[in-house]
Amino acid sequence: MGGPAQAPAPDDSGCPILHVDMDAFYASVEIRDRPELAGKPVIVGGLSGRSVVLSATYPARKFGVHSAMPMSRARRLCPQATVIPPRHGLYSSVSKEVMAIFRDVTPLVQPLSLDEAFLDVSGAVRLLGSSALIGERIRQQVAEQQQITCSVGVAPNKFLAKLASVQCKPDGLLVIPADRVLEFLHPLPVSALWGVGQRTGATLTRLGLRTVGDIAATPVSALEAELGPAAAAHLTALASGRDSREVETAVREKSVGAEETFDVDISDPEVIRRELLRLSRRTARALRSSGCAARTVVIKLRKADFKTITRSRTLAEPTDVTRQIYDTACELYAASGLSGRARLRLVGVRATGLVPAAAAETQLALGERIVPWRDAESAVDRIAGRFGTDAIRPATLVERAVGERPRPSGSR
DNA sequence: TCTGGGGTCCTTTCACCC
DNA sequence: TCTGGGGTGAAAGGACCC
Repeated sequence: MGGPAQAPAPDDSGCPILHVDMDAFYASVEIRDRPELAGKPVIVGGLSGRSVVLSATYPARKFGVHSAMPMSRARRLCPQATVIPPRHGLYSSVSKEVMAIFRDVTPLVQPLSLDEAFLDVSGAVRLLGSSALIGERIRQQVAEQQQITCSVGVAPNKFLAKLASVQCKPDGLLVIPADRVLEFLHPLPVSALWGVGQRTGATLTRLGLRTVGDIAATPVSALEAELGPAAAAHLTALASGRDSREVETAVREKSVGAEETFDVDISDPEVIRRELLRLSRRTARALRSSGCAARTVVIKLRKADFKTITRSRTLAEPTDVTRQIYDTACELYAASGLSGRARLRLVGVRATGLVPAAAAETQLALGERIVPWRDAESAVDRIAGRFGTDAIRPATLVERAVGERPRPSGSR
């Protein structure tokens, strides 16, 4: 006890799971450095014509601004907002410190992104008090140590904990007692359920299902016909408050990649290939830094009309080498039928089918030619680590001097 | 209004093998 | 020899999440 005076504490005895979510994370971190902006509309997002809102303070949200909204629209809705370009490195380091606060409470922490995590505090309550007290303690420490606020949901499982944190935002804490789950859950709109976005929401509306309670009262078979067996089972479980997923501390990544939207649509294959090289480098570097190699290379091409196609190829051996990823990406691009004809607004490179790099190396034991490439790229990683990622790069990625001829196309 | 970039997961289709 | 079916893995697309 001893906390601020409030209504009788809800029963959190069957609620071992916490969901902690930073409030307007990127924007809050920026305001730490510019306190004069506190309480004002602030938007974090890129400045180029095609960027979107990454984070907006609550005063900005009052004007209808929200994340993922095109910047052009956000600025129209709220012209007085201060727009700040993102500093991802900074958010990442603040995130690490916040996660460290969580791990002081329990080792069972599952980060979902830079700004949110699930915690299983069932082992900590004996030492630190009830789940809700632990949640308040975390909120207090984050505020003191990082000067930003967060919201905490306390519930019997992950799904409900997340719903709770959404409901009490910003700067709040909400317990969903185990014996009042349905009372809380059933009046909510179907869009509150994980996995219900625009498309599924429209399907459910068509079926006359508006609230979570409506879904709970619908036979699974009826949902299956419209949504498929997996989604039907998933929604039925959530709608009755069931979620058996555990808090996992070591989630293995399944793919890594990089993509980029051009400022203006591009059809020149030379420029596209140069972009593919840049993205292949980033992808390969990410693979090496996570100690993984990939079996499959995927490229993504988004046309001017926003239609997106992907093309993929599975390699004979897993790789973490830029050269191999780039060569494969170029071959896929050439075979896509879009090379040289379509105007593209985005290209992407992704590596999937990840295996530990150590396992991949043993398969290359027979003197494969790519080994020198790996050694060379590892050396480049070390230089980039010391002097920055632009300290060393392929000649094709150095801005061309006036009069210099483009690299001949099709040559490798 | 005009849509980023990082991902995960599911479904469908097809080839291939038995 | 032809046909069918199940299982599996790859490829492609799409919905969704933060």
